[in-house]
Amino acid sequence: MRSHRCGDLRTTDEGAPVALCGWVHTRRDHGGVIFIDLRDVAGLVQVVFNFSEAPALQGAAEGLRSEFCVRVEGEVRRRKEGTTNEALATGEIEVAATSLEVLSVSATPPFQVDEHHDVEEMLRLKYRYLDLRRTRMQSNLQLRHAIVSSIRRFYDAHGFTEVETPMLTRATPEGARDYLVPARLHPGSFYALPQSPQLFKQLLMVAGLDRYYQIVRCFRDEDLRADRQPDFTQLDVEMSFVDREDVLAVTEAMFKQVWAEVLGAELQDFVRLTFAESMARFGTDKPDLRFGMELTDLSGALQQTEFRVFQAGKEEGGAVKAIVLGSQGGMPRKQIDALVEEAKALGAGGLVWIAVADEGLRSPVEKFLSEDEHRELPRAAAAKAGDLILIVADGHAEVVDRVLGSMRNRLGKHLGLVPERARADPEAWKFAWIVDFPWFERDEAAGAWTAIHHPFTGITPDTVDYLESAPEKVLSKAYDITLNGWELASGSIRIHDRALQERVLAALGISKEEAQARFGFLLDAFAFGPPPHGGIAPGIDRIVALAAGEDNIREVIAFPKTQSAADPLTGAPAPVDADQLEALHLALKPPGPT
RNA sequence: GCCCCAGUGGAGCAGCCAGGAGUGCUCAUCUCCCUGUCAAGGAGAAGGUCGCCAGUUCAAGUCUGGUCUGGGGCGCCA
Repeated sequence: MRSHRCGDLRTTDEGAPVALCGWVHTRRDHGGVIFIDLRDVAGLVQVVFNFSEAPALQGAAEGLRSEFCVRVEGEVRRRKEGTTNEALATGEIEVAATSLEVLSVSATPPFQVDEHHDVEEMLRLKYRYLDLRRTRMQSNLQLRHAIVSSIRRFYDAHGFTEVETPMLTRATPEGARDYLVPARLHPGSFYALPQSPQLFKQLLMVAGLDRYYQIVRCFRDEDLRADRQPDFTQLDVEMSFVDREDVLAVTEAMFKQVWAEVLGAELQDFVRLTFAESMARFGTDKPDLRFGMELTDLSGALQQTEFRVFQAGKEEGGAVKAIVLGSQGGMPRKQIDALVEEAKALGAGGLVWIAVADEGLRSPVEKFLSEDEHRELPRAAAAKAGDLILIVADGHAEVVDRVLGSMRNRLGKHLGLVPERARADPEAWKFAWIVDFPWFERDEAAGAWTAIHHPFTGITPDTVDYLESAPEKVLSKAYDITLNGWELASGSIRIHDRALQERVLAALGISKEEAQARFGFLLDAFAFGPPPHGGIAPGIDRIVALAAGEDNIREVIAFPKTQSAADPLTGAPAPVDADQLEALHLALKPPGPT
């Protein structure tokens, strides 16, 4: 039907007769001559209908409208001097049309298919097939394919076997809320869609697969964010006879290959941070390492403080920390007030700001500070004259970290501390391994210890003895990859010892009977010579979003859902017929207060 | 569950703080003109119960309350 793709034509094709198929991108009607930009998957090319050369085409060409699907025959011509278009890859040539066939007409599109307008996301999703015609979305999907393709090549070359695992599986009460599927053949019972293939991949290790990977959809029924969809794609990996360094090395090599092949960036070795160091320096376990502005601990300088707000930071478990905004001492009061509001919205009681000047400190709390503190505070915060210090104090250190960490990430970009860099520039990509996570975290509401990673995560040998006596001191064999402030991957060396696994479940407050009911199949499998094993699961959507420079994973998913987990295109979720409910042994309760 | 932002002809915005006739801008649509444009240009036209429901007021796009939808975040996400 066609001889070339529109966007591929170059001056080397000059004189060639071509047949092109594509969509009318724009139309410029000059009366005796009409130009259209014809668009296909490869790009745009200008087609000329010149009615003195091809008078037969006049009627059809005048009838062309945006997004008509057409076939054009013609000849590739070099454009005359002064009429070339540098903005187009095909801008040195054009196609002089000799025939025009309208393959299908288009209604007036609900929005313009171009890169120049930001359209309401709801509308984009409702007409996603039009939204996806845009260059940005086409290149995002192509980039996604290139990344996944490179990932598969890597694991294929390293002895991994891709194995599929069930989509209809068993609910796991731990962790996120499950999506449930009623079982027609088992009245009252439900399958769950997998939150991840975690248990299956461990079983594959027991089965002797040795090295497994899978690019797999996972499902979590939790509230959405810019980096979270109810169904999302993971690169799931598991390896036998490995320790942490083996998994880290293979995974890091994979990322290096993908970045080299797809983005042309030769990555340096990943930085490594312990969880404790990351929290102390950046207030988060997913730090953006593209700029400084690290958190500083002011508790030393404020030992003797009389100021009540700062005293909160000296309480057991509390903290008083600061970030310094370089040369922002003159920030307008209105903007500072906005920062204070932001801190409060993030859970801080307030935000103390201090502008450092040559002649001293300027701050609403200046009068509460002693002479020593006037001298020591800027020094402890590493601030110089002209800087603005932002201080948060709270009885809970995690509040201080969360607030300052979050403000740091936002302000870093807002203040232009993150330089624009080319994709191929290794400096654009600040990968880091975060290691030595605590195993447990305290669920204050339930008054219980819960797993930070998951219940099958290994424990470092030197902290395993704290399992029963001091769970807060237990460190896990878990590791994360972070990139530019995003968590990209999470994994661990697993427990392969049945006795230890049972001790861990006991520490989580899960009884033997309960454990047997929930994960008995895994514990049973561990009775049959399980190999030491471990793995990792990078998020494909996040990897692609970062690589594409998007700040939302919806931009790299063909058919994503809205924040309320709905799909405006298909109308999902939707009610079902009474017949269907009947077959599933389900009766609906009217919605209402419970 | 909570906080913040947004909703105005088909699309994107302004108008709202400080109430006075649906006012304006860019694009799209329709008609006409135009042979070198390229997000073409020129002339004209059509198109809106200002998300929805209440309230305040002589008068509401504008003020108040509620609600729905979309987006960002907190909680949640082993």
